Amino acid sequence: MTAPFMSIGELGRRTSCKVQTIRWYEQVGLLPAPARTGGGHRTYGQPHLERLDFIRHAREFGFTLDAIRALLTLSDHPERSCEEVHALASDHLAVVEDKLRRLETLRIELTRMTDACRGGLTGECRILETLADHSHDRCASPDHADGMDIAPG
Amino acid sequence: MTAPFMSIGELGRRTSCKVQTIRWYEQVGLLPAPARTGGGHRTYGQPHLERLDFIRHAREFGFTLDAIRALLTLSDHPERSCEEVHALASDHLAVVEDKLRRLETLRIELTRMTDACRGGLTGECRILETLADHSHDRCASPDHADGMDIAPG
DNA sequence: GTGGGACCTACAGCCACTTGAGGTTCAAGT
DNA sequence: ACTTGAACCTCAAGTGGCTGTAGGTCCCAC
Repeated sequence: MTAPFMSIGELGRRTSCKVQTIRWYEQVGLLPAPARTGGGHRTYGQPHLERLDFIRHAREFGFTLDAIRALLTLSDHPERSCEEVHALASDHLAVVEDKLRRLETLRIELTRMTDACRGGLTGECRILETLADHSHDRCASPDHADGMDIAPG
Repeated sequence: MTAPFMSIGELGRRTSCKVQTIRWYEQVGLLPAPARTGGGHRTYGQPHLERLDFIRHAREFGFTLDAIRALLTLSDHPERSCEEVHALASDHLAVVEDKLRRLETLRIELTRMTDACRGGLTGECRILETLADHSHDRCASPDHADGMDIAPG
């Protein structure tokens, strides 16, 4: 079924993860350093595959690497309460919901702005007017959003 | 009304922009280098204030600095067609709408995941199971989101 | 003249990678 | 045995949009 020893390239293919990213996960301590061939090439086994699958899936859910580190530690201790896991997940959900709210506000404002523009010259462009607007009157909320990075493709 | 010469600190106060950020905008060519006092301190006038206001407002709308650079160039030529301005804005709107869709998918999946967890031990935690899930069956879409940064606070 | 806040430059750090340079190893084919 | 050339290796720098720090200088009120 599964080869007991994989090259980094094959591991990458199986997990849809770039080779450089795998090396980087190793560097930051998410993935344990694997055995090497005589020539220095990394060789991976099933546990590495599973761990990397976990990491990639968690990244798709938008968890930060710090959160994933914590989740991996927790999953290494099956006898503990899963309270902390639940807390990590619901904290992350709250972050996502907050970003959604900010983005939705942004979408509304952007739509209003672009809809106001009916062509013509930049000198009388409503978009530029809105952006230059000193009074900020047309802007509903002052704070829209900040760090919005969610997950890798 | 407005002082003809402002220190960087005063400009920052009037635009709700940190002093370091102003210096950084100068460094990357968004704000023209201002005059200096004999001792080397920057002194700003009304045009700088307006330009920085434009930048900050555009950042609140989530435009990238590259897009803002383009918008500023366009607004420096009031006789041009505002077609390009409209294109920049609607491109950005499309990006925001795309991010919204991805985030909404993410929210649904995260909610489903956290709802599935009913406490207990990590060894039988549904959240960890979902993340470790080799088959990825429970995951509706494979690509959720990537760079999601929107605007500064 | 003195105190201290505001200013200056230059550089490191953040996140999660990505890209590039320059060199080595491996496996397949001859 | 030898030759390709793809895959691998390490190390360093770049991405975006700032933020923070260190170590020094300037300005203004007292």
